[in-house]
Amino acid sequence: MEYNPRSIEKKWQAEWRKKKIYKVKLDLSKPKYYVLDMFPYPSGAGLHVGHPLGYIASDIFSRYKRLRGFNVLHPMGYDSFGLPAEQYAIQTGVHPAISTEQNLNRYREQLENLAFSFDWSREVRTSDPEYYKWTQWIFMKLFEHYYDTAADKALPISKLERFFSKSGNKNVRAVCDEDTPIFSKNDWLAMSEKEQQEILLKYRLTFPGEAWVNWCPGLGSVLSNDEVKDGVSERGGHPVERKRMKQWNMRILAYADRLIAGLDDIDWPESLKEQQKNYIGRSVGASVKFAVKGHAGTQIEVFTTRVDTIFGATFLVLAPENELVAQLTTDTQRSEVEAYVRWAGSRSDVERMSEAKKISGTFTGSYAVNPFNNEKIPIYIADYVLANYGTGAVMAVPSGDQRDWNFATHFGLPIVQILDSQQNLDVAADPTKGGKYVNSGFINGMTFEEAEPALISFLEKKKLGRGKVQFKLRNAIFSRQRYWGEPVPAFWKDGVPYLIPENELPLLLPAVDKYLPTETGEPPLGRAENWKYSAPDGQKYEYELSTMPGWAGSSWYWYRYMDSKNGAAFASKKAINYWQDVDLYLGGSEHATGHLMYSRFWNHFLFDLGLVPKKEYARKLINQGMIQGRSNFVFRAKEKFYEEYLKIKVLQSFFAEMGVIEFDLPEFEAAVQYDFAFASNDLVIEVISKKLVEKVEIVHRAAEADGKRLLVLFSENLAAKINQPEEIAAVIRAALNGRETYQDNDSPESFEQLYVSQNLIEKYSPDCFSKLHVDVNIVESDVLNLEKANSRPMFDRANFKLDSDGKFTCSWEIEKMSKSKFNVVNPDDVIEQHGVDCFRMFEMFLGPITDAKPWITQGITGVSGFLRKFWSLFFDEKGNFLVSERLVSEVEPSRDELRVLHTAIKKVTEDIERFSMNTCVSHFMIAVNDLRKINASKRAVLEPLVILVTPFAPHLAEELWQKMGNAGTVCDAKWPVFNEDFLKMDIITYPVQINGKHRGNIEVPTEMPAGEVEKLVLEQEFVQRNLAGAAVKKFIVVPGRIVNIVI
RNA sequence: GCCCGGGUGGUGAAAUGGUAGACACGCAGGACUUAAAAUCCUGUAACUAUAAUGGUUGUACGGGUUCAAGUCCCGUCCCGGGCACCA
Repeated sequence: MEYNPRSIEKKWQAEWRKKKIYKVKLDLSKPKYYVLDMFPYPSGAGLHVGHPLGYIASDIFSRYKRLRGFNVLHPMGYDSFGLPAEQYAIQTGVHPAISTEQNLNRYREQLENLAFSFDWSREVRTSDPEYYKWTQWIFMKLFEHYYDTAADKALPISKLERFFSKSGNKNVRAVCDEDTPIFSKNDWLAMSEKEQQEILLKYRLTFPGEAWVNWCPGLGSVLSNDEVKDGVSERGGHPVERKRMKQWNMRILAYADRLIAGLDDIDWPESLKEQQKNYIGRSVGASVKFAVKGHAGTQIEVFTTRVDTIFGATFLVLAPENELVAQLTTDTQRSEVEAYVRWAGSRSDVERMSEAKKISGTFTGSYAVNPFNNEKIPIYIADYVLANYGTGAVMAVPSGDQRDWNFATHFGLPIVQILDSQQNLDVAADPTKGGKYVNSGFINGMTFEEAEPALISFLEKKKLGRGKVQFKLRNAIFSRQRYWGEPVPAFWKDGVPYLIPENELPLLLPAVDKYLPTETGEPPLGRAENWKYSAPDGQKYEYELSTMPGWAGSSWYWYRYMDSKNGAAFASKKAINYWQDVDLYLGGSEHATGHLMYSRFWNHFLFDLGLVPKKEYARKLINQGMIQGRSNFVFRAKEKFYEEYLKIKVLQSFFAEMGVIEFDLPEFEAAVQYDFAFASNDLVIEVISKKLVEKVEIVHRAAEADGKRLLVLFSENLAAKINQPEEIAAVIRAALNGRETYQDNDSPESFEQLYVSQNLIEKYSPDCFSKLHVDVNIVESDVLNLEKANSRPMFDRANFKLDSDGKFTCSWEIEKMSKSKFNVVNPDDVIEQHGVDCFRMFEMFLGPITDAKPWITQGITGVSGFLRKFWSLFFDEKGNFLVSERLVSEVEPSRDELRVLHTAIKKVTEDIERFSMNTCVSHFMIAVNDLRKINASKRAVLEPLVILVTPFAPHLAEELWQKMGNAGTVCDAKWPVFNEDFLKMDIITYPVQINGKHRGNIEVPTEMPAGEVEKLVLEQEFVQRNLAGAAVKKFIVVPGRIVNIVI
């Protein structure tokens, strides 16, 4: 009988659905295991080939754990609130719920086809009111709590109120806004309700407040830091500016230390932990207050990690946005300062970044006083000081800090040596802390260890400062001025927010006529008719008009899967107590500082409230690598630049005009979005780093030799570079006139360019390129040092060949691969041709799941062939099923057969446990090859093997399982037990080394003692020959391993 | 610049300090076939030698530890990722 994967797969998928075999129940008799995949945003493009990689690995693990007797929770759902659906709604008027539903159904279909063992009855959707009810509920809990630093946990606000009315806030140890006033019991009692509420907002874990935000006019909304990349929005690529706005905030800073400490308890990739630590950016130092000459009562507070260098502080620098700037500017400096502030404010983040090394700033005219030596030091403003870190002001120590040194050198400010170990202050700053202090008042002669505490206690005594811990992390902005998100369950009364009653949840998203801001600039919810809270007192109050950000719904969803239908709680206590936490979490590393930080934060909070049992919700996390498209000549588009819809269209027409590729838009979009590669008969290559510049030129030469055109796209920060077609045209003209092609210097800008060959320029008008908004350069062929380039490994990898006459050509494989229009291989085609089981195994076989890898289906025949061989083990040449009760089941398997089986059991079990799915597939192949050689067809060998392969190829396994006459599904079979005895060999082959060099092998009985092995080895002819009479200094036998003779 | 992770055949990759390159792709040769596809068999790190259980070199580069190093240590180069004026 022939192996026909598609018919088997369809049959079993229907059967499994019918029997609901993936339905999970709370079963106290079994140990639990929770495998979670990061749920997808259901985009219009559907699942791409990269998604399944993680899902397959987690599915294999889930099925494996199930076979090992665990009660496995392996759910799936959708992060279904989000911008694309809303943008689509703006364009088409279709309600986001409708388009989302459509996308979601498509996802469901694709996911089901891949035979994942998800329990769909537990599916969650963040945009479902029954779900976001609980997102809103958690929001309310955050509003109702503050962070108590004494208890080191969140406590109810009511407790704080009681405290205030008893003794004011002087002795309260709680996390609050910096500007919180100190008040007494009587002050508190004398406050109006509004005033009291305003005070409480300074403590609540979520609160509206003024903050510097990333405002994106293109999207009409604020964005979090991780939604902004290189000064433009991650989605859409619109420019983003800094703006001070009133926004809801999450006081994540209260948890900063715990978020760092918690990392020690979880098995997450080191690089990801490192990223989170960096993002939180904890630094320990001191804050120091400087008095200002002529401004009694005004103090400038600075934060420094090097208070020991304070005697070397020769000036202060404020951020241009610092509130004190206006006050401190003297009349003579006013026009200059104002001009500078205006200039600094007008610069986009992109500009700031690209000109980061340029020194700029101006003197305010005022002077501060160094509290340690009472010296008068000038106060400058400069944009190298950030407004939103620390206090937006620094004490500048040019001898110890390179940035201060640069500034001092530029403006001719003094540089004072403060440590006797410091060197070459004329050349650069020396930030080391060795040696003893000089020119440093009372710390002269001390070391760093002695000086620092002395200085801090001095500051504390004089009330001029204190030790302080500062974070890079900001409180998270929690509002978006958008429609398609969770409404904030709060209303405004007398200028302060109040929560709606809990029993009115969910606060449903109201209908609106358009998904755009109102004419007065309010968020879309401002369009909803009669959208007001009706208070018990008969009054109506405005609801909050902004909605929650994308990360709200994903910050707790793993609990909902535990008990997804619960109407009385986000999940029942019983369910949470049983499932506890996520044992294994799989997802992309791109969520390192977004979702994975916020969700940890919310989990710590829920833990404080006693609602969940673990501080950290995911014990082990694995980042699956991205699957990329690849070919040797590729055009690999970068999301950042091309994602924007319009630009895609421009590119489309651009390519069409050039006749490079014919394609339709959805395919192109999908390719671009997922970093797929495609190649054409023309040569297109992306340049991503400086080193590849050489390669480009090699390709260029090769291309010219072949009479082909070369197009190279540089894709970083392209959009912002040149916007005017005239400018582009000018650049092209300049290039044509023989301008230098590229500068191999440190300037990053030199890579953000489009390189095109001369004949391409000649063929197509410069306007054609101007649509791309990039620099254009002509590649000169003779710049290249061929020999040097040839020696580079990256050159070898690219498969370029150097002819004997010194001409470069492309190797044949490249041409062959370019036959198809795209290198994008649709997974559906693969499945249609080879089956789901093959697709699953092949994706695993590509390499370690954590590695990023290109999607090349060339090797799939290996896996496909393996499955057929596996299948054929069960049949004879005539197609009769061999493994049945009647035929061979009673025959005892041979030692060889058992050895093959148990080797496989051992290897596969070990490798699944360490997530080495690629080597599992190898072990299966070895086992099947070996069994074929010995014509094995005994039930006692093949049946356990079917169970082993079940997590990888469930359909195949189920079919064979049934054919063998088993009742029930193979998914509930028992994982075979490894027995060491079957691996024992009577004879063992020792490799024999002489001085570490392998000289031959010797077969000896396994049980032979080392002494006898030695004797036997020395008798061997090849040993004697190699010893050549030399005396044996040492004889090493590593039992079961190796023999080494030292002479 | 700083912090992580890497560098092994033509390719994807294996390798608790113990015969480097398992497994697979590709390629070459062969069998079957009118032919092709499919399938099966053999070979496949490089150089060298073919009478061998042949010899030499080889895991980015240079050193070191060890009986033994892809693996551990020190230094260098390169690639990838993250952060990037964080005081």
